[in-house]
Amino acid sequence: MIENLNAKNKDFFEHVFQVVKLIPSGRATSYGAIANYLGSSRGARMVGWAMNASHQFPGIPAHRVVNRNGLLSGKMHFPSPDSMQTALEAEGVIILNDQIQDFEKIFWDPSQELKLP
DNA sequence: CTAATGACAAACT
DNA sequence: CAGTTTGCCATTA
Repeated sequence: MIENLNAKNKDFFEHVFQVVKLIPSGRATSYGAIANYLGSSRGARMVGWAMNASHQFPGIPAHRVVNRNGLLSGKMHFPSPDSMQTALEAEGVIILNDQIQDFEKIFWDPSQELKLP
């Protein structure tokens, strides 16, 4: 249980959730991209950890977050392993062999789309 | 307090 | 070019 969420940790979580929630339908982003947007280029694992915690937060489309290869690395962590792929396909994302096709096409970079004015 | 793990990524061999 | 290893940051044992 994430009960010891200190303000410092929560901040990271909220940033991740904010970005993930802003991902448009039919698009996907990578852990590294989010981490980079948060300033932690090597914090991709923390993003993944945040995703693991996102299960207790509603409105977190974690199925739109995949690894840099477009592979549904976290599908196994969903309620149903196929839930992630199904959700993405429902949004028009083509998935083959648990991997997003044309990932660079649907890739949604927060640092590029949410770039500061 | 030290060691090991992880929904990753980049560097090295 | 492909496979292996290290690094990052935080959590858990």
